Amino acid sequence: MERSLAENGSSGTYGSSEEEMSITKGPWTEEEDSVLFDYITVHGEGHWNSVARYTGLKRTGKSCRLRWLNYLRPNVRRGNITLQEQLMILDLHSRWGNRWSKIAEHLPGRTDNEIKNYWRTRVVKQAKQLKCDVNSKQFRDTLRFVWMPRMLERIQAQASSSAQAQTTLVSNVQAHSDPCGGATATATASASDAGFLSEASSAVDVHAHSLSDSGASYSLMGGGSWCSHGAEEGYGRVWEERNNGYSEIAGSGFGGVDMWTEENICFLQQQLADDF
DNA sequence: AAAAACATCAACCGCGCAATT
DNA sequence: AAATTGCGCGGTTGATGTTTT
Repeated sequence: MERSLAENGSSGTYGSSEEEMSITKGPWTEEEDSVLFDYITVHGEGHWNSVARYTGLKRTGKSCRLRWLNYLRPNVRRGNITLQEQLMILDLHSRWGNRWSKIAEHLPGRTDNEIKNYWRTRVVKQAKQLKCDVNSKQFRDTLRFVWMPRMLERIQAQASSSAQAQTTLVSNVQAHSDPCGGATATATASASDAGFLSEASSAVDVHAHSLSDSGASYSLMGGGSWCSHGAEEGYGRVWEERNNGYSEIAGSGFGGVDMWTEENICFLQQQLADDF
């Protein structure tokens, strides 16, 4: 509580003098959302620093931009990160590191902020719990050769149970045994880099066009269903409705599967122990 | 039932690069 | 050529909700 409030920090761009130098911070209200939404509907994106001037909003350009990108923008998706998405985040992060916006480009509707949050609240947290450095080779290898294949299994299981059982396609990246049992085949590098995700694609409908670092574009299953409606004439309220829709859909099947269960973590732990 | 500890996520900040003046 | 402004990124914080004690 020590800092914050007032504070201009950034340059005094707006206003010559102090006509209204009070800048609103914190959560956005529905009214503000509505004003911003209308402004962008008319003027388009960009020119963020003009928003306050035109609309009377007492927000910085930065704040407006962020609100638009992370919340108001049509088709933005929040919450219930699917297994496929989780897998993708892990995969892309393994090659690009903390390049959140770049990673986000490959996850339709997801924002860099959300991906970053996911990484910090799940992956980093997990590493900590295992007393690992997230960036250590040990941890990263384990993610890649143990965790991700395991995720893939889940995805495949999901896919075959939800659709009808088709393709058995148990890929060769299958390091399995009972949770926490011993005996785990260390699943060494049967998947070299681009290997196993593209393999997944056939089974799971994750279309990755050869995941070479250039441009991998995936289309996630289920993705189509949510992005279709809304968009045009919506104010904040419409938004909430839409979101509830998401949660419901996601909750009933595809999304929100939590990989970070005790069982799985236990398994991870085992692997780490082995490797060391 | 209340408090404390923890988890999540929206929003802020500073920095650096690019475009404009 | 230098200064100013705009923008986007990545790291971090804090309010709120949830779980544990």
